[in-house]
Amino acid sequence: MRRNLPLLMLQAREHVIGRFRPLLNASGVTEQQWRVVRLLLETGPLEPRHIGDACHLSSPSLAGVLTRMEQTGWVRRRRLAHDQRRLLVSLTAQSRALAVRLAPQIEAVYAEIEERLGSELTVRFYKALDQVIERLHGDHDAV
Amino acid sequence: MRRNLPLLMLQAREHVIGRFRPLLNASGVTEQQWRVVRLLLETGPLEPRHIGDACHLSSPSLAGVLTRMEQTGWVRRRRLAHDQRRLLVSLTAQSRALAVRLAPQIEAVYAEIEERLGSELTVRFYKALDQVIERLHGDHDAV
DNA sequence: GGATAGTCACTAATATATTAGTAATCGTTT
DNA sequence: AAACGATTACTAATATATTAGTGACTATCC
Repeated sequence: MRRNLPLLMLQAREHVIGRFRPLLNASGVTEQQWRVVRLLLETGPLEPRHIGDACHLSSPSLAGVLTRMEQTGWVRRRRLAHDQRRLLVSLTAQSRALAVRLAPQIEAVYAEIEERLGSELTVRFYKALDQVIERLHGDHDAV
Repeated sequence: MRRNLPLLMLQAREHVIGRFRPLLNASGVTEQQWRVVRLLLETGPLEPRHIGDACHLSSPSLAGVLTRMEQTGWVRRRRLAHDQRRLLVSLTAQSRALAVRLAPQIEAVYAEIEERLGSELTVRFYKALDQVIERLHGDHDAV
């Protein structure tokens, strides 16, 4: 029987995210919430479906994530004037402050990971991931 | 800002698992349940904590997974005679039949994935995953 | 200009994930 | 033998994931 590739990828990912988790927990953000904050930091306000695409959050998951983030004060939601179906999600001063505070710690974890992997493996791993995504990105699912 | 490595790994994994999901759904097993079935097929009956380690399922998650699998008839649980704390989980005739039925379809998906990736990238990707796991596997988390 | 197909964010229901905590049991020490 | 610490599987509470389906709204077609 073959090796279990999805499991192998899950394990590898857990080793990586496991090093970030303590930082995020300490600030009261979940992994998914941080993905959203980080995205909006780079792009500015976005609509939910774009956030979902970029952060790989399904529409139902995102609905809950955004509701909780709004309650906590990380984001604001407002309707678009010209299309009442749509929303625009933007960061708050509070979440920007969070990002500023977390940035150096996140950076330190990346540095530690890369040090452990070594630059050769680091480059090779990113490249392999990109290629896997690219080559599996046909006809099947539209992720 | 750096590329989001955990997100990148999540996306890559989704492209892979996305090709298996339809098969599993059609048989009424979830991804996690299939991980358990597949493990027990190879090893024979195991105790929950060993299943959790191998399948990367936390104890609370596994408790629910096993309960549902027992209700559906995929597994059996029985207490160990010499240690009443412990359990032994084993497959049923039903889940073995499921595995026999799914095996060729799973194999076909692996073949398709490898064809898309090409043998060079396939080998390189598995190797990189193994190395990442190995090199991040210190002092931090005990996965 | 009204029927219609499509889009968008959402709810509902169930399965897992995560964190914290617990009852039962076991092994060992005293 | 009673006390102690460690282990095992579990429950509780909350956050997401997955699948299906829905109401509000738009754009387009006729």
